[in-house]
Amino acid sequence: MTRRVTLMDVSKQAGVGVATVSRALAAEPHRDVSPATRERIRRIADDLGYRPSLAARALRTGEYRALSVIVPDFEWGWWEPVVRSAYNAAEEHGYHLLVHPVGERRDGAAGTISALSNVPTDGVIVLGFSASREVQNAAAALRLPVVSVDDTAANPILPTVSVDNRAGGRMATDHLLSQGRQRLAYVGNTWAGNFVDQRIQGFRDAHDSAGIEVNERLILRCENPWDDPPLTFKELDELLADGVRIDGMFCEYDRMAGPALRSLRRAGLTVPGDVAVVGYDDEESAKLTDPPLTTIRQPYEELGALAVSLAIQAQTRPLAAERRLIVPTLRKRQSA
Amino acid sequence: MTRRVTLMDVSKQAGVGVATVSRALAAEPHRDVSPATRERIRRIADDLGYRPSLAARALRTGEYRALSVIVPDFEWGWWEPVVRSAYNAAEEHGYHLLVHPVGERRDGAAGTISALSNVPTDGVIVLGFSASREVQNAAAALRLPVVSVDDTAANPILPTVSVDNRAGGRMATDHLLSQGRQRLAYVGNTWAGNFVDQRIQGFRDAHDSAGIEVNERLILRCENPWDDPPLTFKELDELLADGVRIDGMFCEYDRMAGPALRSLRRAGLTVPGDVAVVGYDDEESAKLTDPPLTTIRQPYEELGALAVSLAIQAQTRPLAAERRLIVPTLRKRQSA
DNA sequence: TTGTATGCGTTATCAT
DNA sequence: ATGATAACGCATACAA
Repeated sequence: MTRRVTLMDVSKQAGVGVATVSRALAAEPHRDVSPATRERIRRIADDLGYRPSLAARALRTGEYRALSVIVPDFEWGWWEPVVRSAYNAAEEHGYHLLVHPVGERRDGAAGTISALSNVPTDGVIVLGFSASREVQNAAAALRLPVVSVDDTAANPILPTVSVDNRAGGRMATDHLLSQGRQRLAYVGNTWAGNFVDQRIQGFRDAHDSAGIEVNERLILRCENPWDDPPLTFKELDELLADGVRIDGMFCEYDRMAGPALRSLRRAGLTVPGDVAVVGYDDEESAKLTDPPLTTIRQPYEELGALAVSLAIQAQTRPLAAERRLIVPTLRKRQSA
Repeated sequence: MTRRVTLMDVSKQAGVGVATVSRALAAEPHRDVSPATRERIRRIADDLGYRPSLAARALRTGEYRALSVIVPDFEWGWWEPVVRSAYNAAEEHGYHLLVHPVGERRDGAAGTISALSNVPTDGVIVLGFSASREVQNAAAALRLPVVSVDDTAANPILPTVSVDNRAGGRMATDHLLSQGRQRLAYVGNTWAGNFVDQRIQGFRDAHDSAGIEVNERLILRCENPWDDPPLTFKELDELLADGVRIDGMFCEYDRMAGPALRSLRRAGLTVPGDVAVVGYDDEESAKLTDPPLTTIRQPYEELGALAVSLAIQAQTRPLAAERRLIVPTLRKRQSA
């Protein structure tokens, strides 16, 4: 293990002072260094295999030029495309992105943020958690600015980037109605929560605009333990067994579509022939259903990019605790 | 923005030297500090909201106590459970784990490693790439030790942790044969590669042991563009259309099971009644097929934990470029 | 345009 | 058991 190559080594080799080397090696050409020496020194540094010490640099400048993103630890990585776009956006700004899954820790996102005291980072982006007071406090304790993404709280206490779930719900429903479907079921989970309410609201909005009455009986809230999806939803099975006719279905999120499609198939209904089905999320499972699922695609890319942009802004000035809404899009496949 | 609290601040407040404070605040009780002062100083540091400067510490000690894991950037996160277990393992060793997806960069894993020159890290774990010479070089340039996981190269040039694919293939096939199934199809991709060969080899091993001849015509290599899985595999459709009878099927990996199950269903075959199906990986899609897929579960947890352990060992002494094999397990569901 | 010198906050060495 | 101090490698203010 040889000693590391430092600025001093390069300066000796080049016969100049360390300051000159530092300036010559700066990312953007320093105004106080001639192009000639800049080139010469960079060449020498390269030959010597010089690598700047991040520790020394950070100690000196007080910033790491890195952002941390806290992701939920489900095996299912809906958040992956968000991280990817955040990654690219960070890179464009000359920042690095560190990804921190929330483990089994009982203290969740807040605990994960607290653990960042041992991580060289300048800011935090929290994905998919209700931005509780705890998250805010944990970040404040570390003097790190926070931005949340897909924060489901009604009134954000942090700067946050969200999806317009109401618009999404409406979009999905409009798509069904525009095909002449009239008897639409809403297949949701028993969860309560803002984002659910908004998707349902969008479902109602679309009906209102079309002048069609919502049949309340067709709004299902099904038991669906997250960790072990059931083969079918008994609520839907019962509805179909009762002879209630439907010709369209909006699944609250893609993963409900698998069981729901099974129910339809077992009831002898074809998709999209008898029943058109639209999901929500456009995650991987949407490609795997039979038939592949028409769904509302979350604006993953925009979410990540905007979050990074905000987090970087927060480096210099405090950000308002506002919610920024992004409208999703329809991804058409074969189910509707 | 107030100035940060340093050791000096704490030392002044406590009326002791900075060295004493440093010792008192060390993770494990320092032998050269009385429990009394240790307690007193820790309390004061806490009151003042002292946070150690990672930069200063790293500059002084020369280590960040962090490992980087390079993950493939497929939306599908098969690697997620590996990362999770690596995360926990790292934490137990007092290390942090940084996750770096390989973006759209054309230079792949090696390029991502090169980008680590701006990341405070002590070692690299590479997931799911053939550990090419480029990876090795990129890491060497940064003076970072590398461990690879699931490296499919025939002869590893790095310390690597792998799954025993031959044992897995055999395990899957044994499960089918033990149910009295005799005419087994192997449904694989057109990819070549070590891991594929080994799964097929396991398939053959099991047949040999059972004294059953492998019908070469039943070994299918299907076109399957990764980005857009087909509804069915035409190779399988043709086989079934030709009236070839099968009663069991081993899918090279879980994601092939969706299309394969569709083919069977369309041919009027039931699963597992007429045909028992076993997959490989136990990733999320295995729970979503109809019926849920019996499959070979990759030892995700062991892979991550062992990789971290090796990477930490590599901090102190160079590791041999050996392959460590882990045997997978059978995860029984409804398809076989 | 370039060089010298200082300080960032910590840990380790050496005295006491 | 504790204190003073050097050193880690860099960026910058200031001097030349």
